[in-house]
Amino acid sequence: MTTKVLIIEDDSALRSSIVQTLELEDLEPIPTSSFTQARRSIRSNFKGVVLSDIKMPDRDGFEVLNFVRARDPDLPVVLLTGYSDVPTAMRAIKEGAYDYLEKPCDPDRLIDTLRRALDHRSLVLENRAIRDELVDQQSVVEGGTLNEQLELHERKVIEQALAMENGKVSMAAKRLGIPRNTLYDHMTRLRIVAKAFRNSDTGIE
Amino acid sequence: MTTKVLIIEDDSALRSSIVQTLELEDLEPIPTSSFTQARRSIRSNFKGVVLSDIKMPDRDGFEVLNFVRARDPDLPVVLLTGYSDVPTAMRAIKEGAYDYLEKPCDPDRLIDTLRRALDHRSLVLENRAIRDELVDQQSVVEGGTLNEQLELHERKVIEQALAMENGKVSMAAKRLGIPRNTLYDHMTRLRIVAKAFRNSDTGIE
DNA sequence: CGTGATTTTCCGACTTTTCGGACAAAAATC
DNA sequence: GATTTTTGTCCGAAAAGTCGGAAAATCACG
Repeated sequence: MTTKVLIIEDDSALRSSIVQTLELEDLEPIPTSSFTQARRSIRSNFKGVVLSDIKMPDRDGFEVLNFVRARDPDLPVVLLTGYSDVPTAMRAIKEGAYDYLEKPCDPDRLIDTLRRALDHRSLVLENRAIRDELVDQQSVVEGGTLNEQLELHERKVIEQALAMENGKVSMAAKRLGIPRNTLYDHMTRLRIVAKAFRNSDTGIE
Repeated sequence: MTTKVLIIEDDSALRSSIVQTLELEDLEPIPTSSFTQARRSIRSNFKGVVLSDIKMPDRDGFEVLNFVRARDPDLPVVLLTGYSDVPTAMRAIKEGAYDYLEKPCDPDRLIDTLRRALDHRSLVLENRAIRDELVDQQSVVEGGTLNEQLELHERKVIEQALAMENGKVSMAAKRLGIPRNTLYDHMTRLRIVAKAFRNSDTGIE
């Protein structure tokens, strides 16, 4: 689970109060006092979310929002708005903020909201990871002659069978559903030696 | 994107008000007036989220919550609580509710919250789908005769080559480094028809 | 509708693979 | 240390796969 929360808040009292609240909930606050300071932490693979004040001396909260969305559109940004400044809050959501909180904010509400944002972030990152793994596997199918590819796969299958049977050729042959001799033929062709697969307890290393 | 919202609300006035709000935002409300009525819609592959009142004549909102979590722990439930009934709301979150809303609720806030819940649901379902696909592919590497496995792989390689060449057998043969006739032999053996790979711009359909 | 290009099928000689049987060598069992 | 089992290699006939050539079917286009 991702638990980092990049805090951008110029009011140091409020900032440390937030830090304390998060730490009590086993989250990892990363406190900063300005956008400039926070910038370098904002990457597309950041394992957390952003919590930013909406009005700050140097930059506007919306700039933060745009910057983050440019780096990673699926990196949640939670904005802190002034009390009952609903119009601004609505605009924030429309521009892609994940959620907003009214300034003198209830700690429970803060935690809930951040938890949801972090949860969302976890899912997105997990999703990407699985996707990558998927394309890795699919790419097994490219380049080389048909025979080269088949030979490669054949080698893998045979070696796996041998490994599973601790290098016993006759057993592997049975597992592969072919006569012993045929498997020897294949192994000779592919220059596979059974000895290389013996003497391993698990059969898989 | 999943857009269904299963509404459980006994107050018919509020219910139709919610329905209207959701329809304006292109969501798909499924209005019900009781848990009993809603039950059958709650499945582990439900493509949406649940929005339930927390206090109802026949059953408690927490029962809804438990029932949903039993069917699918990743199916978000948003609860409607009475005005400023924070303790109950906190308990709801602790017991696994996705979020809560105070009863006379701002339509914008309602939509925001449901959007987040739906987003969460989409990610979870997508995640599951990708996971399934992944295990499918992995299982190619085990079980079955050597020849069955090789044939499976051969089929994949040939089909991919055909797909890349838009079903042109002679081109695919060149790509695979074998004579046309040989490829035809393989295709006949594997019952692959080239026509199936034509007339698609991407090569993948 | 004809003409040329392309796809598909069929043939047949040639090569490779399969697989049972045999056997010596190595390992395991008693 | 004798016996049984397993391993690795070789042989050879039957089966399967390869691939050039060619004819038939289909498509593409003016």
